[in-house]
Amino acid sequence: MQTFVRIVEAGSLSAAAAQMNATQPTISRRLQALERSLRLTLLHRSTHGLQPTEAGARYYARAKELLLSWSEFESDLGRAVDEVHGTLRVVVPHAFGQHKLVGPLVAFLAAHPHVTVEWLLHDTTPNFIEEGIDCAIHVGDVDIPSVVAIRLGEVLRIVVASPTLVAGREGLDQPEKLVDLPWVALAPYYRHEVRLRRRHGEEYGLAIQPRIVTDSLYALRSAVLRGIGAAITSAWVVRDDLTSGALVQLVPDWQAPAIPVHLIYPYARFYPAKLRRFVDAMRDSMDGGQDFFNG
Amino acid sequence: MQTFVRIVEAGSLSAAAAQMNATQPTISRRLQALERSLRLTLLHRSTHGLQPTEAGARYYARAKELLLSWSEFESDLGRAVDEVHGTLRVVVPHAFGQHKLVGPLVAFLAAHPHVTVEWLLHDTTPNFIEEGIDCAIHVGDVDIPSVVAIRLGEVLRIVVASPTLVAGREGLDQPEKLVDLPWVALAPYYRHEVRLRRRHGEEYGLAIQPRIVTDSLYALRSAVLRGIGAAITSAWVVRDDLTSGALVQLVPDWQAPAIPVHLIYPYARFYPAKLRRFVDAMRDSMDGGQDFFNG
DNA sequence: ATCTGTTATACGTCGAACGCATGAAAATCT
DNA sequence: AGATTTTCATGCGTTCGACGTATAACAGAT
Repeated sequence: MQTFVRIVEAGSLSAAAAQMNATQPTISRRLQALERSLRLTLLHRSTHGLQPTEAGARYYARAKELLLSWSEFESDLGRAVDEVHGTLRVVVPHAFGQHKLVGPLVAFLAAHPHVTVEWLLHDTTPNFIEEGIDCAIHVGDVDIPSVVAIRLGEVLRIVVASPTLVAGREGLDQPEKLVDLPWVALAPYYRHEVRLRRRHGEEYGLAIQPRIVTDSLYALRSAVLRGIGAAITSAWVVRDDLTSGALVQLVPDWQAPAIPVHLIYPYARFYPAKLRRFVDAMRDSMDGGQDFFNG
Repeated sequence: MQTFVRIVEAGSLSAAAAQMNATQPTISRRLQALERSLRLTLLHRSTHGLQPTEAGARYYARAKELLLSWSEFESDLGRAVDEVHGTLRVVVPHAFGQHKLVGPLVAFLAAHPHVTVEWLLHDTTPNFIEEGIDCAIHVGDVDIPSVVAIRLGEVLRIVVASPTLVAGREGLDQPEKLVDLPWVALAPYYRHEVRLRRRHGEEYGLAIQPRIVTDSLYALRSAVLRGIGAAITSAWVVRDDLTSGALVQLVPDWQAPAIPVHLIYPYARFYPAKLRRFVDAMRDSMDGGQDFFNG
């Protein structure tokens, strides 16, 4: 079973053999034995390259997950229940992972000296099993099934621009006037349309033609600081810029819809202690979330 | 690992050896090898009887679950995704399992000729893993964690009594008058107090001294038919009795709080096809649930 | 005290799995 | 198109691990 997983990942019997310190015939025979015991073929083998059967693909996915979680479990077994150790692989968005979440991470590491964290900055939701990811921070609504999502809080989003850009313009506390401005857009969240909401209720939609579309909050901030255009951005990113006067907030009565932040991890019947603790630590650090993400 | 599970279940190495067509020394060595590979002891062994370590107990629970789900998975593997087969172990409450749910069960069996269903009538929530249960019907609120609960519907509950019991009594459309009646109680749901709710809103609580407390809806019905007392019962149980006149409904404007019915099964990352189909079939059969459970 | 049940150890045997060597087939390169 | 390289499958001899039998050690029950 381990052998099978290695074969699939290596892409050939020979490669798998090299990785496992075994000879190619051994690998071949193991695969045959497995297929014989299941009474079906898992891999279509041709002289060049392998191709998993539909059953083979299912087997691989499940076996991979099983092996990971089982070795996890075995190494947890001997420890006391409150003794946490091991390596935790966490995927976080670039923007949060660089600043906001470093504090909670450090606190977690201080509380659990035998835990190592792999802090992987990635903006897309990972494939937990294939990449061996324990959990991820997800910004936006969670529509992935078979995933546990724990709401950590939400980020407020406001409209900002540089003072030079708005100099000489009037009425920038009314959203209708925003159309005349050049814009910088943040790719997964908005491109050609902006929706704003007043304190309680009232909504306003606005079509824009962005000068730049980026997927990085920091690139967006840099562009806005240089006066390229206005933008909607998470409030915490530009907090210092607003106090220093490097940026000004437009239509301060209005906000873009807040985006929820979730901690997500795959369903399982057993979770390693380190993951349970990490979830607890994150939830405690945020505690409410409103202050944490926007303070 | 299989060996370990058998040892724990058999209670001794020798017994496990007999069950597995092996000799006792073999079992002993396997256990030692397992403990050596984990670098910890799983079982405290004395000359008479075994006792699992704390780690041993954890190992057993997980291994048991793993073996069950894995063999399940392997036998599913070869089939086409739409080909369902195997044995499904379902726990249902006595009252539902005998009548209401037989219809959907038969429909499910007709649609899936290669599935065998073990239909276990039991009123308490099972231990899914130890008993190898796939899913269960649960009446009442679900407060069990790590369980998927699918709401199938809810059962209406009304107050009934035999005509002889209420003969000569007046005002039995007002809940205050119910105090004077003798009562029959249904053990897990009410014993000494009943709560009633009027069509929209108004609630009324009522202390009773039951003549009989039973945990069987059918025993309750029989007792009520014989005029022992009044009772709160699921509407569908006494539907025919009400039309035939064998029973009469009291305070018809009032109902006891409806009880939700859920289909529950343990969280898992993969479910056998037969379970997915059963869940679908049940949901389809109920479809809304109001008519099904009370029609 | 004996007996009956338990688990651990010693030893000889057997077989499964391994590595080496080889064969067959197909894709790529020349 | 032929040569080459890479792939997976197979046959053979060997080795090492796991098994069964037999036995020891031990504890509780009779």
